[in-house]
Amino acid sequence: MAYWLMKTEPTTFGIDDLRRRGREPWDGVRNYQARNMIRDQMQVGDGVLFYHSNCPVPAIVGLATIVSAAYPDPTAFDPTDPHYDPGSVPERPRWYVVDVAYDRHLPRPLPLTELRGCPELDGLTLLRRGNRLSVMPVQPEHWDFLIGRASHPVPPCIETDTKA
DNA sequence: GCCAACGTTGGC
DNA sequence: GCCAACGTTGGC
Repeated sequence: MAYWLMKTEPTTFGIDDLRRRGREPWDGVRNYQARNMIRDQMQVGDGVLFYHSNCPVPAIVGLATIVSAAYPDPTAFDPTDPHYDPGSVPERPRWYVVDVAYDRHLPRPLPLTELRGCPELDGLTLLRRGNRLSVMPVQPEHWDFLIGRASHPVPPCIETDTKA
């Protein structure tokens, strides 16, 4: 049982789209590091933090669950698909997907700016400078902390606390 | 729209 | 196998 964070642009496919559809293949990933995590490490039942990027308030907005083992990404085989890759053939697939199911929205979104102020999240890949992976691992302690924090309607202000 | 960071490509 | 050029990501 592991935890992950997945990035998505809400204008393309956001948490509300996932809720509407219930379940969705996480396709179009074209990065080898991300591919390796999808293909080699993700397991049914793993937890997913759903993150909105490239939008007015980048934030972790909800939870999802991995509901399939990895299988070849069908969009890589489709010449009409924007993610088509002629180098990936069914006999020797290059790219993989897992299916992801909607779990729930967080009680409140956790904006990136807020997360940067939390020393408890030291080491979280999302907060590392220049990180561009669309899929990344999350440590269980970070998962627990994030879920706990999202249940506080008014976040404790780290900077004020330390100054006070 | 700017720009830093990173991955990929391709010449050598 | 090195590395400069280029493209993409994504916060701001």
